[in-house]
Amino acid sequence: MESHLLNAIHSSLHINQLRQVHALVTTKYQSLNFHFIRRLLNLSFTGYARRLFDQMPRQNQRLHNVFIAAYSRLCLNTEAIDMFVMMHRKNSLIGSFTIPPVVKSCSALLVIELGKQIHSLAIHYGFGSNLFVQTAFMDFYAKSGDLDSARIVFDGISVKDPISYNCLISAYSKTGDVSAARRLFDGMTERTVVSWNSMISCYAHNGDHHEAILMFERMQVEKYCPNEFTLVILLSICAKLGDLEMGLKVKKFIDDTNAFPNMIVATALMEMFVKCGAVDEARQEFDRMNKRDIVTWGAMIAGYAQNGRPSDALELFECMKHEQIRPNDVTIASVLTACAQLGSAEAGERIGSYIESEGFNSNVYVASALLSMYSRCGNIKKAQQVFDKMLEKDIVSWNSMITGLAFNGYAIDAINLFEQMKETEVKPNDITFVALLTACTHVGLIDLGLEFFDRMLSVHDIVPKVEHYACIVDLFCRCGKLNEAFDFILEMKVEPNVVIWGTLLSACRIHSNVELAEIAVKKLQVLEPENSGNYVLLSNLYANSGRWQDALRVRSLMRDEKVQKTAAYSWIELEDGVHKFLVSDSSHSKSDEICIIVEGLSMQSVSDESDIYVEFCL
DNA sequence: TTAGGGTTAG
Repeated sequence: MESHLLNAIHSSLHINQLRQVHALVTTKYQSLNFHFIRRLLNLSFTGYARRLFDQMPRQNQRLHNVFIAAYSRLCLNTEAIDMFVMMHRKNSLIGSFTIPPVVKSCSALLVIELGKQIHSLAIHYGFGSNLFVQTAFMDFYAKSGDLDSARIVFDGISVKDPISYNCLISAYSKTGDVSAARRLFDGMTERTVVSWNSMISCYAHNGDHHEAILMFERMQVEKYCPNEFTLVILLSICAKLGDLEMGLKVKKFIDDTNAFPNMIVATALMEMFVKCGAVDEARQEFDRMNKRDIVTWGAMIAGYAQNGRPSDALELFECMKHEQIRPNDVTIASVLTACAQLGSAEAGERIGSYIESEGFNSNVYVASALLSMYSRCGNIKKAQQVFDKMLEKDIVSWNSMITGLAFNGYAIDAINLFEQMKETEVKPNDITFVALLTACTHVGLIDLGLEFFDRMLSVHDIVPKVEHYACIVDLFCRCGKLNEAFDFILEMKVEPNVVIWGTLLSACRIHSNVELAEIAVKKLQVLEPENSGNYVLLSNLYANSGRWQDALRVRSLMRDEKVQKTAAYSWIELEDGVHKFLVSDSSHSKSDEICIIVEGLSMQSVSDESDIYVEFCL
C-alpha cells in the first residue's frame, strides 16, 4: 500500500488528486509526508505545502532543503532566505545542499552582506571545498559585481569542472573584461558547448563581432555541434550588424537541422530580418510559428514600428488583443512609436486613454514614448502633463520633452528645461544637443546655438556628430548667412553629408545664391547622383536669374545621366485613410467632384472678396 | 554556466 501511495503522490498532477492522497498520508502513513510535500512544491503549491510543514511537530534538514530550493526556483527569494534564517536559529543542521539555493536568492535580491555571512558560515561548517557550494558563491560574487572575490573562490577550487569555468567566463564578459574571459577559455582542458557559447556571446556583447564569428567557425572545426543558444547568439550578431547574408546562412542551418525551431530561436530569426530591414520576411517567420508568446508579438509590432510601417504595427496590435493576449510595457511602447509616426491625434488620444486606464504609464519607456507621441501629434500640453507626472526621469524622458518643446515652437521653454535638467543627476547626451540646436534654429538664436555647440565638447565631453554640424549650418542658413554657413562647412571635423549640402542648397534657392548653389550641387552629384531634386533646384535657380542656357544645360544633363524627376505628391489623412494627389492626377474616385469644387473656389476668389465656406467630403 | 521584443534625435 505504501509504495502504491508513493506512486500516486508522484503521478498526481491535480490538486484534488493530492487532497485525496493527503487524507491517507496524515492518518496512516506519516513517513510519506516528505514525498507528499515535495510533490506539492514541484507543482508550485507552496502555500498548501507550507501549512503542512508548519503543522508538523519536527522538521528535518531534508524538508527545509526542499522548501529553500523550491522558493528559490520560484523566485520567492525572501521566503527562501527566511526559511534559511529560521533553520539557523533553530540550530537545525545545515547541509551542503542547503547553501546553493539560498545563496542564489541572496544574489537575486542583492543582499550582499547576508550572502557574505552565509559564506563564512558555509566555511565554518566545512563546505568550503564543496564544488557546488563554491560555484554558488562564485556566481554570487560575480552577480554582486565583486569579480575579485569571485576569482578567489574560483582559484580555490581544486578540481574545476567546465561549469566553474563557464560561470567565471560569463562574469568577465558582463564586466567587459574580454581578455580575462579568453585566458580562462584557453586554459580549459575540457570544454562544453556552453563554454563555446559563453565565449562567442562574450565577444558579441562586447562589440567584437568578427572574433565571435571566428570562434563559431573554430567551434565547428573542433567538432562541437552548435545548439539553439549558439544560433540565437549568432542571429543577434547578424541583427546588430544588419548582415542579412550571414543571417540567411544561419536560417539555412536551422532549416536543415531543426524542423521546428523553438520560440526563442524563431523570435531571434524574426529580429534578424527586422533589423536587416526585411520586415515582410520577418512576418513570414511570425506567421509560420505554431505558438507565440508576448515577446514574439512584441518583436513583430516593434519591427513594423521601427521600419516606418505604423499602420501594420497598429493592425497587428489589434490582432493580438483579439487573440486575448494582454499587452505589456514593451508592446505598448512600440505601439506608441507607431502612433507618433502616424501623427494622428485621434489614434493617439485613443491609445493614450487606454494606457492611462490600464496603468501602463508608470514605466519609463512607456511614459517617454507617450509624451513623445503627444508632442508629435501636436498636443504639447498633454506631453507636458505626462512629463510632470513622471516619478523617474531618465535621459530619454528629458530629451523627449526638450525635443517636443523645440518642435512645437516653444524654443525658449526647451532651453529653460535644459537648464532644469542640469540641476539633476541626468547627464545630457548627443541627442539633447540636437534638440537644443533645433530649438535655437527655430527662433534664430545664432550666438546661443554656437555657444551650445562649443560647450558640447569643452564642458560636456560630447564629440559633435554630423547632425550637430547640420543644425549649425541650418542656423546660419535660416538667418541668410550663407557665406558663414559655407565657411563653417569647410572647417567641419567630419565629412559633410547630403543633409549638410542639401541644407545649403535649399538656402541658396531662397536667397538666390547661384555661386554657392553650384558648389553644393557638385558635392551632391557625387553623394547622391540619383536624386533629381538637387538638379531641379539648380535649374530653377538659373532660370530665376535669367541664365536660361545654364538651366537648359542642367536639364539635358539630367537626361544624359538618366535622372528621373520623382513625382511630388500632396496628401491628406482622413478617418478612412490617406488620400494622395499628383499633378494632373484623375485617379481619385471623387476626382470630378473635387475638380468642380476647386474650380468654384478659384472662381469665387477672383470675383468675390467675402469669406467662402465650402464643405466637401472626400 | 550560454539565448529572444521596447522609449528620444536625424
